[in-house]
Amino acid sequence: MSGDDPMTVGTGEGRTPTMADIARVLGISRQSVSLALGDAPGPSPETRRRVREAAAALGYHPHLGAQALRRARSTTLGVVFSPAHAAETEILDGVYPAAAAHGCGVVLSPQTVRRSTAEAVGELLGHRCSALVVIGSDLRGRGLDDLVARAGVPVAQVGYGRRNAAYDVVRSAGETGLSDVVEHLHGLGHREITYVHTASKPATLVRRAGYLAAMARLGLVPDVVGGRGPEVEEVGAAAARHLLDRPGLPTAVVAANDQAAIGVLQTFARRGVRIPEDVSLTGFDDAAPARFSSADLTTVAQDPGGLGAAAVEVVLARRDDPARRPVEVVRPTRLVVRGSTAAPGRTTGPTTGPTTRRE
Amino acid sequence: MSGDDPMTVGTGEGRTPTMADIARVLGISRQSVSLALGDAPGPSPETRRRVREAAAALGYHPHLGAQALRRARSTTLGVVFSPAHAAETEILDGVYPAAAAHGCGVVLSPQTVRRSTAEAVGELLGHRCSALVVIGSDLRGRGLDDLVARAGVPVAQVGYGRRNAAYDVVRSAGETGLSDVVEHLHGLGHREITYVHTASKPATLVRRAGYLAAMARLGLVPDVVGGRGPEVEEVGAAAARHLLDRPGLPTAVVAANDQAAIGVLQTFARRGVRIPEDVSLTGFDDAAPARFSSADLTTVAQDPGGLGAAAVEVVLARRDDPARRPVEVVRPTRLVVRGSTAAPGRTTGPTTGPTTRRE
DNA sequence: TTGTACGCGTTATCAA
DNA sequence: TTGATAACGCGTACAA
Repeated sequence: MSGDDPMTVGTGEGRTPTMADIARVLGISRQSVSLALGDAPGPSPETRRRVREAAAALGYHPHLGAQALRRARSTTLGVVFSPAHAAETEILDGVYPAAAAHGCGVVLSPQTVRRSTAEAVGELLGHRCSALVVIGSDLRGRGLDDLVARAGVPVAQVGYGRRNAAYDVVRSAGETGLSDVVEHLHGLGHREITYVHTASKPATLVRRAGYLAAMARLGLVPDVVGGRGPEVEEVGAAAARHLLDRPGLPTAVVAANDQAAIGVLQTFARRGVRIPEDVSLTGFDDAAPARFSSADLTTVAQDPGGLGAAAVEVVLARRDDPARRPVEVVRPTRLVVRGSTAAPGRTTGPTTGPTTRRE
Repeated sequence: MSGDDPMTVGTGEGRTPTMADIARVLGISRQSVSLALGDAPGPSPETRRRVREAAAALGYHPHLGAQALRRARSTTLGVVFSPAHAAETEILDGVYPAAAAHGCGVVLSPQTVRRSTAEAVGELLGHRCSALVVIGSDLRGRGLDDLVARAGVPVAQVGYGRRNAAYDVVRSAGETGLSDVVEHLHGLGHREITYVHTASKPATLVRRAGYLAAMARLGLVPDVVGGRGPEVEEVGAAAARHLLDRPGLPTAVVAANDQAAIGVLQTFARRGVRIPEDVSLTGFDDAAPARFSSADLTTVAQDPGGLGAAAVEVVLARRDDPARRPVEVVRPTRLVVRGSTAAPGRTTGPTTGPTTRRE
């Protein structure tokens, strides 16, 4: 009489099918359907097959909310990310397979200029995520500590973080990456190597430290220019203009990331400074801007997917064993030599150089 | 005796607090808490205040899964997006406020090289989203039609789509944007205007049509170069090399997007072609690469946030009134004149020009 | 103004 | 191998 009319069970128009619908169609119980779809012991292989087929035919999708509600421990992993930063979104590609390998679903929560990290984390808590991965948050120091404390679930931060914090840290070995760059340039014969710093992200602090350490080790005089700004490329462009206004140019410029290097490259190109004939130039990230041939940038490649996967591993390990202490995972980088670096030419001293071509 | 010991209700360590916890702390019923937090009529202002305070103190977050399960109609909006495309992620900034204005939560589902649109949509269906916004899918034509039919909920596609399709289409007026560019160049005195096409996204088809229409209207001979490739910048760089290898250069190059324009810019710079003295150059998008001053690119600005917000509006309108037919929303663009366009110089004909400086 | 009762779709614990 | 039953957290009639 009511909605149980067996004539209408076929497709259940207008309503998303449930396990009960599958069970009705096959003439078995809801519970068998649950066991069959969940790969739990019980149903016969034949039943399992028929259940799968019926689920596909009806367009069944498990109700994630109901699963989260019923399961003893949530199998959802929350991820906070910044859509604005291209390098970070590549990390997502590593998160999904790693989480799936642990039987975990993933819920994304974006953090933008208009949406704080706290807001993003709050939403993930609403989804009852059992662990959180924060990719390149704008928060630092105590701000993130407080957030982690309030979250009540294990947190891993990708990109940068303090050692021995309340959360896992997974990052690239920016210090050795920068050392590799400096040593590569030193091997080519460069002695005047300037570092373009961008304070855009905390990860660049590690890179600057690597530059300073390598310069000291080689007995060279460090020279750091740059600063902070909303547009990373613009920071690089401003640093390049500063270099052009100074007497003489260094023989090599090492940028904190590819975007800043692109800013340097374009400013130099407009002022007639040739790369690499007049100045060698390097970046860091090996993101899209550096990969296409017209930039042809020598840079340091990270493994974004590997960072994402590693973050999933460590944070789920702590979820499964709360006694574990947060760890720091440092992933190696790889120097990618392209056409923007070469042995220094004749124009090295603080003399004329091809500096002023037009304002 | 069991877990109801009133001495331990304070914070409920280790477990996420529920409405029942708040009710116990305040000595009221669980339902009053629900009414108070849901802004439903009933509880006194004083009760409402105490409930809010207790919720904040306990770190309460509503169980989104339970809400989705209980509510008659889901108040969740699903969004498919491509993390790899920077222009698309800016659209997200418009989606969240618009959805919130309708009392809707948002769930994100990324589509990448390793994660198909169908997979992404399936996950959103699992969250019981009552409407879907697809931002720049790789699917075209029947593929998307099938997906929409299977989804069973209204879908809006942002960026490009067929008219009178089974889904809403929200896109920028690329045809008029490109016409504006051509007319701007024509007004400066340009007559030889080449278009660099990139087949990267369907949206560029509309832009090419705008270029061809404007050229025909002005009585100019169209010239289209470019093609497809995985890296959009590289397509622009290859097109620029092609132009340099041909006898003579056009006086202006119009690129389908900023990334291709950057590729053209860098290739030209390396070969000694000055922008805008030798060739004027334009882009399309006004994304990050074009905004920083060293590129200084004349381009066409879209309103990504506006696109996202409009998509939310039209798709929720269809959710609320299923009798509505899908619509096409075309949002205006805005020409942004910067330093990469100027009146053509002396070197126009198919003569020498500053083409070959080094291979 | 507050409390009672019920069910959303699922998983888990039983007993048959 | 399968079927009954309970419960997860919340929203919503309806009664007090």
